[in-house]
Amino acid sequence: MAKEQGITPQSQDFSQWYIDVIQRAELVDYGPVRGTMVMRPYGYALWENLQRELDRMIKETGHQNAYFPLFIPMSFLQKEAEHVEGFAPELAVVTHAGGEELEEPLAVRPTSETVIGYMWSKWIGSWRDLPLLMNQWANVVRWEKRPRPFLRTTEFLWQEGHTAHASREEAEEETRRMLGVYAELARDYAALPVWEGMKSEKEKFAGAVYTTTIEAMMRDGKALQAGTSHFLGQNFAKAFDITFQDQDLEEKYVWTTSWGLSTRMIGALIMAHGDDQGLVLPPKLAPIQVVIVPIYRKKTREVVLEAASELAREIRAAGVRVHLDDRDQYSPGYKFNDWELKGVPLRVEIGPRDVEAGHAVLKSRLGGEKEFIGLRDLPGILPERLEGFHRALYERAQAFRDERVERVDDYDAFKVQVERGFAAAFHCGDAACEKAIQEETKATTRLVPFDFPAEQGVCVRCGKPSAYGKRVLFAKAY
RNA sequence: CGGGGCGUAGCGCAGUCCGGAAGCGCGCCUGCUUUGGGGGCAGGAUGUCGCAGGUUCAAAUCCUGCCGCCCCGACCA
Repeated sequence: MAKEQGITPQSQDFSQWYIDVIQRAELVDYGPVRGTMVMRPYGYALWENLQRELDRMIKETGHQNAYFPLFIPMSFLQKEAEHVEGFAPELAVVTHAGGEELEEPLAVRPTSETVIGYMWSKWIGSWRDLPLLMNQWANVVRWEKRPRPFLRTTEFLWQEGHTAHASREEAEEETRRMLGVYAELARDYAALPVWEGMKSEKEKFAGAVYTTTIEAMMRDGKALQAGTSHFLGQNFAKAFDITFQDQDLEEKYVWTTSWGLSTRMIGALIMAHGDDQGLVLPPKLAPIQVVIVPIYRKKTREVVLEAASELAREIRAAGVRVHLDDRDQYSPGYKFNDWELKGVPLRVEIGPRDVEAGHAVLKSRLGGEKEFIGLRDLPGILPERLEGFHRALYERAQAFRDERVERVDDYDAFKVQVERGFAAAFHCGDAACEKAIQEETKATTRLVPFDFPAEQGVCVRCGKPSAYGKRVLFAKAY
């Protein structure tokens, strides 16, 4: 009864639950340098699945992958005033290399707008070169004060899309299109309902005209920004002199966008779906969708393992990621707990009695009764069961989210609400007022949702007229 | 960067106050037994007590300095 292996319950300490679960499930371990993490094979497989789907979606929307260098001359970052101001405090800078001090220090990229802008100024000359639609999968480094695995690591993996367009309208459409791709990824693959909307001036990307975001709710009621898409206007075009000659013979600056989604998304789905037993992984991203736990004694070992192997082959042939846990040294009970901790959506148990009867036991990570399913039918029904699992997971997350969003018009009610979830309130749009709200309540504006209805009102804190023509979502955020 | 905590076996920790043989649980290895919700018994392996210096007959323990990590906060496209 080695029950001390248990993880901290969410209700007791959500933060500790998160740390426990990601380590015990072998997703990650801490690296030797502060704020770094090692993605272990199970965690990396999750990222690879997410990456595969997103990469496909990015290509389907017309973008091509490329790769730009890790090192960026310091002077590049200084060319866009707002950009350098935003990123300077968190830069890692190389001052020595090849045994010598460098003439010009090199920044390890915190994001690649600058180096891409530099290259594009060379590549873009004509309106025929536009739109230029690129993406890169890369690691970036941001020396944040307070790292947390997946949510804010010193080095992280992401994709960053960068596009250049001949017109403002086209660039704005692109900004919005890619945010939609992120929302789709969250919804259809991570089973994560998200709000899409606009960041406030205070929360936008350093160097952007405006930033759009998808925002998700974690099981402690806090918000997590799961992906962002920025309309950069001509800010970087002007800083890096990215111009083209248009059909009207005029020399013009391009309009650019950038958009990114990182390993933070993994943190989001862990904190949105997990429970006190451990992870609950969305089937479309789960490294293992179905685990088979064979149950046998010495005398029945061979016959059970043979039937289980055959079953695994057939399930694999049905296009399902299946794993047969044939580890001899662990009891079935241990394995049940182990795979629940690791968030595998469906479990199949097969023992001597089942082999005899020609069926197996099916159990969902979301609970419910054990079912007996004929061995011949099982491979065929698993894909639809996984679909059903996805839907149930999404609906559960949505129900949780809906229950924790309230419209509030009173500052006292506001303070209460942001302790348990999101507050939909009016705001004056003034950055100083926004800052005061953060200091007084720890909550920040998360976004102005696109799909909130037009509505007039006064700022929940200062009483001045609303700046957005609709309500804004406030929450405490990771 | 401010506040707090911790560095002792792979992991979690006790031992430090009051100096005197380096321990416990889990894990790991071997064997037997068990296996339908984290089995049992027996045997076994594993240490730069964060680092450096000092005091002492003797230091995980006392003194000085340094380093690292974690948590809370400020910060965080």
